[in-house]
Amino acid sequence: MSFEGQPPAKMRLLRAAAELLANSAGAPVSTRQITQLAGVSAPTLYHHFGDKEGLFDAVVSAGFEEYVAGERDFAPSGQPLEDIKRMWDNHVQFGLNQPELYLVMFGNIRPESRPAIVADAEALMEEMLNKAAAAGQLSVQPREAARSILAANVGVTLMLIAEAVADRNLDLSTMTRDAMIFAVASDQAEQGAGEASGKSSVVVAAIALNAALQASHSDQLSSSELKLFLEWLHRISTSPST
Amino acid sequence: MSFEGQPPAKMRLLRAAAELLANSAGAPVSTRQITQLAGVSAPTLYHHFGDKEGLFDAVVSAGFEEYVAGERDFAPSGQPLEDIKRMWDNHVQFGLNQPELYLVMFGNIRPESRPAIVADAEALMEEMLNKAAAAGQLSVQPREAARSILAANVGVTLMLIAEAVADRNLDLSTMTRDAMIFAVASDQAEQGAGEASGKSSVVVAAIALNAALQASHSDQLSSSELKLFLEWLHRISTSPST
DNA sequence: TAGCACCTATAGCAACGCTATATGAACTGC
DNA sequence: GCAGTTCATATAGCGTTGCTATAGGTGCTA
Repeated sequence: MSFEGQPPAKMRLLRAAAELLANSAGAPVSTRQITQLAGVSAPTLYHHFGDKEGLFDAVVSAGFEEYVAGERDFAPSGQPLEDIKRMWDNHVQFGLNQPELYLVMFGNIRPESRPAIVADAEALMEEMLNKAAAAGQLSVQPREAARSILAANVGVTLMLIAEAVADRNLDLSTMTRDAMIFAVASDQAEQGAGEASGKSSVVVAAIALNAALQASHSDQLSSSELKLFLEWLHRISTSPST
Repeated sequence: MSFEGQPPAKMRLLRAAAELLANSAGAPVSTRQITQLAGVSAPTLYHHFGDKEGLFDAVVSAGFEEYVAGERDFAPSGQPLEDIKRMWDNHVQFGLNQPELYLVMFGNIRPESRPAIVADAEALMEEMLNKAAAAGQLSVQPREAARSILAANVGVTLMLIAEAVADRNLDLSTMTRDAMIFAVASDQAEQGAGEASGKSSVVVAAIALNAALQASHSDQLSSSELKLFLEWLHRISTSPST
């Protein structure tokens, strides 16, 4: 989070606010904490930022610039849909790296407060999707696709933030990401890659049987048999897709 | 939001908090406002709820029960994937009807505060997806599908809440919804014959898996394991129909 | 009637966001 | 070189916030 080029007190306030916010674990951060850490007095804050929300807006704004920079950073790969995947992953990583900032940016958005950030993020995504559309790889309007993908991206990131760090499973992100991209991609886009070709019918059937068994309490197998059976079933249904 | 059955002061506090929260437009709601509207004094609030957050938790909890009730309300249509669509739409509608409550529930979730709500919502979705899986309509694990769909559902709802009421476009929801459902649905999804044929879904699924295994030479199980597995599968699939 | 839980109220504390007012420093015009 | 203006910061304090120490009422059971 770079605040260079600001007058010293203003910059220190931004830094202090960002640091306290990042370490607050959700607890509210007071102006007194901020001004004390910044080594200035209360009115200085209000002179520079108007009010507390103005200061937080500035922090968010700096955070968003960092986010945008991250999104633009990698060179386009020539495969727009691959770039979208990286954009998605970058978004998730940003949220997980700075959860408090992310929650302020995307978790608390109200119509009257700051949809500007959302619009900017959408524009960023749309820009990338335009390239895909130009390459004939899109089956829906780039704008609609961008809104849809971003919404799912935000949802996934929030869910991951809500989870304890230990059991965060990025498969959720990967799966949702690929589902969304596949949905907006035109049919001829992915062939050859083989990646999106769907799972084998064995897996499908195993998943179905597993669900059916859970729901039915069949008594055809003893409990010990059932235990082993389910274990094998799980092994089959989580086999790497062929 | 029904608070019946509560002691009068407690109930009035819940009602007052819910009402003020709903009309607050994002502005913080003070305990003094709440207690005044409820016609009680400050300590009463703390006697019943511990602190302000406890009161809000109770409001959220009541709101969540309403949400769950809404999700369970409609009769299953026999087409699980259609039910999932209605579940999605119901989720979005709940969020748009009570945006402040929704933001507290899903916009501010931190690992240490309340992932319980998320887990419950996931369980609800998973329950419905199990039916789809039992009907052979799912190509991924119900749990993963539920997490993924719910994440996208939350993201879409938050984005719609963030938009001014005038330009809310529910196409975003419809499009994302169908993309997610399509992504988790298996290819042969629409046949629906399994349920109609009179056999239990366990048997149908076992038969399907048996057939698929015969055809595929999966190597997830050793040959001896596979032998026993197939025997059990046979026992299940020839069980007297329920 | 005594005792006991439960529920509620009076009064007030520390911390909060914010501001009226004032002081020093830096630049501007003449 | 110096008055005037503007910018940046500080002292002190206002009203409101979440919350509580303490105590008074109310309806039970014995």
